[in-house]
Amino acid sequence: MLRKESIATEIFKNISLSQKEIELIEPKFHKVLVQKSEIILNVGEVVYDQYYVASGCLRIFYRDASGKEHTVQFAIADWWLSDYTAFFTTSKAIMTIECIQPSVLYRVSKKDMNFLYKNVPQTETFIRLKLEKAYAFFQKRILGTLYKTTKERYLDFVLTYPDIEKMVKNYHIASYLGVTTETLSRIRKEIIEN
Amino acid sequence: MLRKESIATEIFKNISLSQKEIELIEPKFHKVLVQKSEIILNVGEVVYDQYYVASGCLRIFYRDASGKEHTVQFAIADWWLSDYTAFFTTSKAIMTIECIQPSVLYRVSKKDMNFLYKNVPQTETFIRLKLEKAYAFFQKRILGTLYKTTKERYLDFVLTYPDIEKMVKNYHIASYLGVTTETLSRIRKEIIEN
DNA sequence: CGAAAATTTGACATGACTCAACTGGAGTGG
DNA sequence: CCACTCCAGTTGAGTCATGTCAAATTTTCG
Repeated sequence: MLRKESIATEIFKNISLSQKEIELIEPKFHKVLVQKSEIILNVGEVVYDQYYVASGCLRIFYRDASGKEHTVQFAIADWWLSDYTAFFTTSKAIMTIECIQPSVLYRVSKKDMNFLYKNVPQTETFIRLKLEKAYAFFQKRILGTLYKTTKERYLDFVLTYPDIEKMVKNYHIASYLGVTTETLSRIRKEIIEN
Repeated sequence: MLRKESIATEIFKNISLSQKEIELIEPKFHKVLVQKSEIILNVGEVVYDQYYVASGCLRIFYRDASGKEHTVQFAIADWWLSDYTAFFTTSKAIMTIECIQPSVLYRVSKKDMNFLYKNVPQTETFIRLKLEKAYAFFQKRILGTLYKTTKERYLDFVLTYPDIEKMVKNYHIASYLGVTTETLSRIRKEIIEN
């Protein structure tokens, strides 16, 4: 068996796994193919699973009382995705996950993650490090909303995530930055003119 | 030795630890007493440590190019605190940690945390769960900035953290919400009048 | 090509910011 | 015990960034 073909080593990059450990991991991850505009999680559904994104692009958004959508996060290759607030507590989703580009995902349940944490301890360390990165990422984003102008935050986004920018609509970016499409349009115009 | 007096069992609440494990944990945590307005982390210092707050109140803030302070987080009893972006990568702090009320902290280094993760695996699970909570917390906060009015976010803050609200100045809250003290003052007036 | 979706533009409203002045309370020293 | 100072908080006036609503334009895609 070629190691290259193992989804376990693709997902848990840079950690060393024995053949036996790989065989524990493999059956827990289920390949899922999703098409553009497909919804893989609806508000109100109990969240048992999270997804590893092998390729494509998705977003998770919240729909407020007035019907406006607010994109909380995008996910591209090698990112993990779920309504984590609900996933961590196995409760009902308050957000929707929508597929933006044809994607290949690997679904894994919380139950199986806990099995892996217990039986392949490196996976828990791996996920802890992922969570640490997410922490730093979120803090940076919050800090950005506190002191940066919308123009700066837009440029940050475009420079930091050029791959995402190519795959999503401007109104997705606007809803991620927390501004209207009109405002984003004017900011883009301003940038082009200068 | 009374278990009640063990800082290990206070910090790692609800996880079962053998006497031997407690003895591994204890010496890694160093008690620190800090006074009001004392700075325990300055911008530019390499961040080797994080702190467990036993009592008191602190805040971590970022000072932008124009000199304005932006409070990223408060910390009260049973919270953990550091410039995590720098702590996770053992790099230089970009934020300042200031003591707001006389506090009792327990300092622990990243090196010692890694020792504990390895030798007392329950601690890694404990921290992973803390990180999951932090993830959910940050996501909720980001979502709030996307669709809630300042008034709503202020009320959320006061209702969610009454203990913090009692201990901090209004200008701290304003800098946490990302508005000026004047705006917060007007919002408070509006709330009182209605 | 033609319809639907996405983006841009214009006019006006609104919420928050800036700057400046003022109020009220806590602490200090004569 | 009062006068003084300092600090936090409030209030007012003017400005600016962003929102809203409506319409025009451009792009996408069957």
